[in-house]
Amino acid sequence: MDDLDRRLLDQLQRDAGQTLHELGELVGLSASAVQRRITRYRASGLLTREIAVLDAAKLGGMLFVVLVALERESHEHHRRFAERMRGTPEVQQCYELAGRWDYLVVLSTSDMARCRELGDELFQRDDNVQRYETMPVFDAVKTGLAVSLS
Amino acid sequence: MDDLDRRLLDQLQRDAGQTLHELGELVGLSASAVQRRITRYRASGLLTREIAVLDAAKLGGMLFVVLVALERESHEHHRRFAERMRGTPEVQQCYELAGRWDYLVVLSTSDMARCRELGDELFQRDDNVQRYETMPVFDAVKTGLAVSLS
DNA sequence: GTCGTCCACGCAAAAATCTTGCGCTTCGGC
DNA sequence: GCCGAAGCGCAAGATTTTTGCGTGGACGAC
Repeated sequence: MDDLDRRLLDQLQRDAGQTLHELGELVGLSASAVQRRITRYRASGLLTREIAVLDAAKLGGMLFVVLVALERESHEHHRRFAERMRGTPEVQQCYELAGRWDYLVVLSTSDMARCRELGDELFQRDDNVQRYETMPVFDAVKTGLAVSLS
Repeated sequence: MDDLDRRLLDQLQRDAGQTLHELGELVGLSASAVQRRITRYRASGLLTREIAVLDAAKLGGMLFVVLVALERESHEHHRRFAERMRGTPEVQQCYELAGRWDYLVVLSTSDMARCRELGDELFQRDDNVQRYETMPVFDAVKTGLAVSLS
């Protein structure tokens, strides 16, 4: 993991749609060298996948942020909760937290009503959820999954 | 925006690395038809960009969730705050919220110390930030930017 | 009904990109 | 100094993307 890797990965996090040649010019490598590095990232699991980013606003959808505190915190309870989050398509993101709350969940739904339904289904009905707080998102100021490569 | 579009976009949100032919098989179109639709998504701004997703854990980085409440809520104050978030590379995501908190910020840093520095720089020093609460992320249960296409 | 237009499709050729074999250089261990 | 491993660029070969073209269905005007 040298400086070339960092620059390349940083570039890929920003825009993975460029050609190998373009990427090569940006970091100072030939297309084939770039390609071999990317293959290595993929093989090592460092580069998980490539995804298309859609404009949520243009689709008329809404986002909600939900903070969740569990009642009991056993390993099994956590596993079950996580599994449910992973299995629900409207759950865009879910993080297990340290601190006052146990989970942060980001929901992407078509409207408010669907959010309420989901809240009911995922949190209200689960008697291991002690309390949860739902906040609608006014505006997605910045989105992305880019990790700091310092 | 028909059913084919929804299935195609859904697929692209999950994995944009497939060939047009593969995508075509999944939704029942030829490669060229798939391509023409994707070109349309791009032109209309619906498809913003394609990005590589890296495994944060494999890079040894940490994630933090920060909830922020502002002191004064004028348009200008919001604009300034948002601009600062957009301009900070370690700010992975930032959402303006309705409810008890004004912003949710996701930070990606190399370590705890850097998070503290950032918190200081971005929130502590800003006298329009009334209060903020930082929570380290134990585990990224689910990540992505996939929007519900109902 | 039927004509004409529009739009999206599939097919296939052309263009572009990705992949891989090869020879070269660099670097570290012995 | 010599050897092997690792990474590079170049260029040929394989694959994918892009585009031109002809076809067929939907729809409105007549």
